[in-house]
Amino acid sequence: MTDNAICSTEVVDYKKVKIVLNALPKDTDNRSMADLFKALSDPSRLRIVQALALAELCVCDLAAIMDISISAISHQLRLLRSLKLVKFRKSGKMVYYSLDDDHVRKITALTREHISEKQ
Amino acid sequence: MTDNAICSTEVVDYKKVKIVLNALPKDTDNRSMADLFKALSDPSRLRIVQALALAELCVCDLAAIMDISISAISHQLRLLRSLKLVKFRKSGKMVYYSLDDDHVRKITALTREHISEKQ
DNA sequence: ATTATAGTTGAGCAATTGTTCAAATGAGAT
DNA sequence: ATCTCATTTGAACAATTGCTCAACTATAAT
Repeated sequence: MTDNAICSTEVVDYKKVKIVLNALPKDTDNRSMADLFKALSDPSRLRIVQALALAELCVCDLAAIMDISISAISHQLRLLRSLKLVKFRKSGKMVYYSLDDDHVRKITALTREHISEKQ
Repeated sequence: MTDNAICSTEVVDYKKVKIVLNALPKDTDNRSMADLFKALSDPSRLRIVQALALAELCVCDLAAIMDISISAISHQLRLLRSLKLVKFRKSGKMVYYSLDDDHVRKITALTREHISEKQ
């Protein structure tokens, strides 16, 4: 079934390639998906997201949970905000952040499951 | 509820922080999760993964689907192999790759859904 | 044995990333 | 108005990334 693929940098199994190309997400969607994954691909950012999935927290609460500077946390929150993954609410000097995307909650939960199953 | 957080770089809402810290994945798991997301965070790699989720493909089939060099694809496959996300089978000169992780199939599907819902 | 082809690998490079530091903003307290 | 504190921002830097190129391996065909 696969062995009719003939490859010489010019000729390929066009039939199969065409089917796959058709089913694949468009380039812009692929990029959006990659952006979501990129947001979760940094340990600090992922930790922030998972913490905010559990509770509404201010920046200094987060600082107590993470071990990076408050400035670094703020930079990461800015990125997460730009992707609409977190929302915030101001109260005096404090800014309280929380998760703004239920899909992300599901995706991280599924991934956590996956990790624990793969020992 | 949240307003009992008192922040002065020393004092925080320890009770809530402790609860969150307890529910959060351990550092090694967090890292593994981030690694998985990182694998999916590059557009080329994500496209490869999604293509292999649809069909078993040789490197040159993939080259026809992607628009990067065969060498670049091979480098990416190597990384995906090291994370055990793809498997391969050799047949003569050809190497056929396919997805080796059903969780990843689910995770990408869920993410694709998410993207299409957020317009 | 020689040649051709599919794929892998390592070096090198530009681009991107995550952090810290220092300075700025903005709100409450004095 | 001044001071303090929570947070944000921009600059700068080291580290990491994804790519191309050239050289290499391995299998098949002649």
